[in-house]
Amino acid sequence: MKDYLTNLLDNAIKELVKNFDKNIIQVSRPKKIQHGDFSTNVSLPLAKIQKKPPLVIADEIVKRIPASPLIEKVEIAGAGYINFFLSSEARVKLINLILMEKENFGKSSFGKKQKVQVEFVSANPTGPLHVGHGRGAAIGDSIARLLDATGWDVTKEFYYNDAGAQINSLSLSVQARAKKIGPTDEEFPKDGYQGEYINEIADGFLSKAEFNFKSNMIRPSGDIENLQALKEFSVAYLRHEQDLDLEAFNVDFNVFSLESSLYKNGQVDQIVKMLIENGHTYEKDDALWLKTTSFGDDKDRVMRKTDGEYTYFVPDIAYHLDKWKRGFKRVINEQGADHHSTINRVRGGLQALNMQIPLKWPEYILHQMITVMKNKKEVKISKRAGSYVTLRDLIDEVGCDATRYFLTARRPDSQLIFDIDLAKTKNNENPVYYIQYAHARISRVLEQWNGNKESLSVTNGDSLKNLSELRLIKSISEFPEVVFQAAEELAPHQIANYLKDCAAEFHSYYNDTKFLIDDKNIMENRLALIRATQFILSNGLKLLGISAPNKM
RNA sequence: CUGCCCGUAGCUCAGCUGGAUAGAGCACCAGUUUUCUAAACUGGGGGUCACAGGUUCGAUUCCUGUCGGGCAGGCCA
Repeated sequence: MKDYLTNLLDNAIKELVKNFDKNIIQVSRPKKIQHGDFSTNVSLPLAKIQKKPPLVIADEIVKRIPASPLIEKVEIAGAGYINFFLSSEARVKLINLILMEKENFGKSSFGKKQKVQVEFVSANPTGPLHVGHGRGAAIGDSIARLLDATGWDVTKEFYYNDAGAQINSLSLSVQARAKKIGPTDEEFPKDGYQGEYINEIADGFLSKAEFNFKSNMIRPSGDIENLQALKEFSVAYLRHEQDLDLEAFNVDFNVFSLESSLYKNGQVDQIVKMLIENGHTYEKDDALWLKTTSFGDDKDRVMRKTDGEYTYFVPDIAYHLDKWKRGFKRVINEQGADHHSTINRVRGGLQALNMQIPLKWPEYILHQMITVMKNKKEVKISKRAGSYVTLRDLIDEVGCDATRYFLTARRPDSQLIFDIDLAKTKNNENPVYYIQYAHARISRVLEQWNGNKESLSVTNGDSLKNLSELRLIKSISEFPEVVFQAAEELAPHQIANYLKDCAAEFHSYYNDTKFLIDDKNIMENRLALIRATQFILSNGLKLLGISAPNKM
């Protein structure tokens, strides 16, 4: 419809102005219903070029717009806005299209089945997932869903830093605990992990507790002097825990990549060799440095430490080269903003490989920190993890749906306050329930009507012309545009906001109009409208990984 | 000190590729149920869009600076 109007305007303006940039025609959705279904301010910029008052230009444009069965009227308003009001025929078509396309309504094929990889969470297997990972999981997963809905071929991927200093520290911490050495004791490893979960791992290892992980039985030996065995068990144990958390959070992945395998299969050595050969490295202070300053970093970075180990970003570069070789021309990395300094290193390293990888590849979405509040006080500690609030704590306390909603409903780059008390309320203070309740209400009405839902369609557009109906129809008609834009901007919070508005329009409608009435024709037209609304709500909730209950 | 993000109603936040009197929810005040779930709806008050300049016919939106908050700047990840 937008394109249709843009073309009408383009043709009209062509008659008035010889050369003009078609891009100045912007058709938008006015905020207020009085301003119609679509609107353009094109006469304002044209006024400048033509040196005529915008109202005069608007008038000339409107005169040249041909009659259309989809447009009821075209109005000039304000300083020179041209507002389009759609006809009831256009509304009938829209509702019936939704009823036909059902769960596919809102999807598109803009992505042309191109491959895109979304990497998110990528937590180190050194502890349970925390709220920050939860935000990453909710945002990353919703971005993947949005890209899928707009026609991309999406691969969701999780990368484990299961090598390096942290993992050694983890195994030493578990070993200490197995020997009954606590964090307060002298012998406890410096900078060791102190959470209660370390004890659980140690207990599991000592008691030889078996568990199934990725269809392998994990069988701990119980030999606490075997640090390698202890390490493997600890990592498997924590990855298993993280999997359970993600499952409870309705998030899954297509591919899990391991840092350790990049060492094993020689990919790390290979890129180090390439970087040296390409002349982007130098030795200093017994360490090997990468000249990241050549690629926009503010200082060079050590890539091989004096102890001979590589720093974390070396396997990171190898990993991203691997992504590139796997054919992902587009990669989106969702991660916490506290890691933003890796961007320059990874991109710089990739440039130094001289592989013609684009400068801005991969793309990054960074989310800011979260403050968890309960009883108006900040919560900082979890029983199990010690120094941070776990994702599991939140899911157990407020549920998956509410947790996902609150973690995606805000722009990633704003710091968010997660109010546990608010997320727990089951009334109008809580937007999750507000949206779900709209969906459930529709289910109940259709249930009580007890007719054949599949047969519903709008047969008489003129029966849907109350203000609340027009507002609701306008809202649901915007859904495909909202999905497209949210996918384009990698901004799932736009879906959350939209759903709240759409649900509000429905609740208003519900309150001032009765559906189950004697007039069969009007009733069925209304039911068709609310069933279409139900598809919009459930399709939108699905994009956020939130359930759409039929009863509450 | 340097870089990145943020600063919009009492609170939590949208809006920001410049454009119609700046929006929502909560909180506050006043109402709505013999009717499909009141987990809802209707109405009202509440804003120098941190501050100061600049660009523009027009700036909450773009640019510069200041102030305030967060995060980075380790041979940690």
